[in-house]
This record gives sequence, structure tokens and C-alpha cells, in this order.
Amino acid sequence: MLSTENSTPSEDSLREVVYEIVAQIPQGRVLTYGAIARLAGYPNHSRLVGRVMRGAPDGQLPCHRVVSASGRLAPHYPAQATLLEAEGVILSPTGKVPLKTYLWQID
DNA sequence: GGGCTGACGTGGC
DNA sequence: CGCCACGCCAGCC
Repeated sequence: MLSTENSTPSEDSLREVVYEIVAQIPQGRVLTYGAIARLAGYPNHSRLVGRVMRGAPDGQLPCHRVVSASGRLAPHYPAQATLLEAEGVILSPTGKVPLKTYLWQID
């Protein structure tokens, strides 16, 4: 089911799991690629998560709620800042998301 | 099979 | 806070 997610993670393998997780990020909150990778069962495949997001259906999935571990927004995704601000997320003067405040912490 | 790329992460300065 | 080097690994040529 979910525990046996091991050996050769592929973009296809992660896609479904990643979508499930991203779809559950509360509005006004964000998650990092690394956190998603870990929740998916692949702590060292944050890059794969990013690859999946690149092909993610914007509009159907809140992919704008996914940022880097530094709070940096995704390159080549200019609308992200706007979408986040529309949810009440106040970006730092440098254009990054203050994870201290907005990182989704599962209670 | 070999080498470069990249929506990443961590640590050092 | 910013930049850089290094580690990471699937994907693509």
C-alpha cells in the first residue's frame, strides 16, 4: 500500500502519492519538496518531487503551496507569488515564504 | 554505458 | 540574508 514504497522511485511512482499529499495542504499553508518526498517515503528524492510538480496540473492541484526548504518559490512559475498572497501568505521582502509561520505542521 | 541537467537539501563563509 | 560547494538521484541525450 504505502509502506512498501521502495526501490527505483520513478516520476510515475511518485506522482500519485505526491498529488495526494499536495492536495491536502491547507489553504494559506505551504510544504517543502523535501517534506513531501519524506511523506511519500523517499527522503532523498526531493528532486523527483520537483520534477513531478513541473508536470502537475496547475488549477487542479495547489502546486503553488510547494516551496523549497529555504522558502524560495519555484523558478519558472511567476504566478506562485500571486496565488500565495491571494491566500493571505505574506512573502518576505526578498520574495520568500517565512516557513517559520506558514509551513504546514500536521497536528 | 557515460555524462550533463535540475520546480532540491545541507553546511560552510 | 546571500552565495557557493558538495551530495543526491531519476531522467534524458
